[in-house]
Amino acid sequence: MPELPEVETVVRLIRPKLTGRRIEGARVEWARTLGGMSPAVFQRAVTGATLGRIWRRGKYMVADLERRGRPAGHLLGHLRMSGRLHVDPASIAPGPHERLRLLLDDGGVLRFVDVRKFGRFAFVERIDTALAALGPEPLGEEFTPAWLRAGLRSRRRALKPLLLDQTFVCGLGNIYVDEALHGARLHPLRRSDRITAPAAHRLHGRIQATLEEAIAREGSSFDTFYRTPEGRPGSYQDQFQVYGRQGRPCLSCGAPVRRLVVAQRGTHVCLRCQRPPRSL
DNA sequence: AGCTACTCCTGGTAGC
DNA sequence: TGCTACCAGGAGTAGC
Repeated sequence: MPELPEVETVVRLIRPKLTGRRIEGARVEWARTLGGMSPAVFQRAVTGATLGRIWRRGKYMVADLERRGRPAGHLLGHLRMSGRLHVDPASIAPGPHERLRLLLDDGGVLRFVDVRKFGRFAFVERIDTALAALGPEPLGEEFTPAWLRAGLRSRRRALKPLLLDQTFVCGLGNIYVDEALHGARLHPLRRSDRITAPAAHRLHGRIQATLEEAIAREGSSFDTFYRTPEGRPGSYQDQFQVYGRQGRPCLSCGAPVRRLVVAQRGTHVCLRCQRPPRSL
């Protein structure tokens, strides 16, 4: 599932192909991709606009639009489960799961391909409003060990659902939460306000290191969904310590990795490295 | 405040 | 082989 490292990879790779391009037209194959806006309104909003800065916030991709050099709204994309973005020549025929495409002035086409149709690719007037609820970037300046410790203490939630909550900290999903918690030797059901200062510090370090290494490896591809815009799989799946490794030995201690369900999500832990809370 | 359940979707797979 | 039933899961929402 695309999380921060996968989205960052996509943004970095499509940025040079999109920046400065003019949108000549839009074709919407699955209207719900637009998140409620009618295809006609969307087409009017984007056609003729020029793509400015291409950036990421959490798991969202943003393209600033301009008309005559002035701000003209934003494209806001989210890959959710199975979304893919790539830019290729218009001569290539659309594949079976193409939900939306933008025709560019250099003969290229930006394609949004999404098997499960959960992804979104919308036009928004105001990006600050659209992203207002998101917590800090886990690789940003605000996300310090002290911030994380204070944030954990101010809530009384199990660690995993809290870290998945995009209003707490944005960009983490099921894979990287499991990996970071294992790296920090913290059980996903530990209560956030009972985490010691050293453990919070450890968790902060593991969140950042996991995300940075995953970005360096262009994300994780363990099923048919995530690929880079060039069609390459990422390689961070080769570094997984627990995710998807249920029944196999923990790479730190050799105890079998277990699969639980926490917050309705498949959750992977080593119960020797990650001691369950006493309340369980 | 924070939990669970439900919705949106489809391809893959388990079970028969 | 071919059928059905079920599952994964990010985010939004409703209800408790």
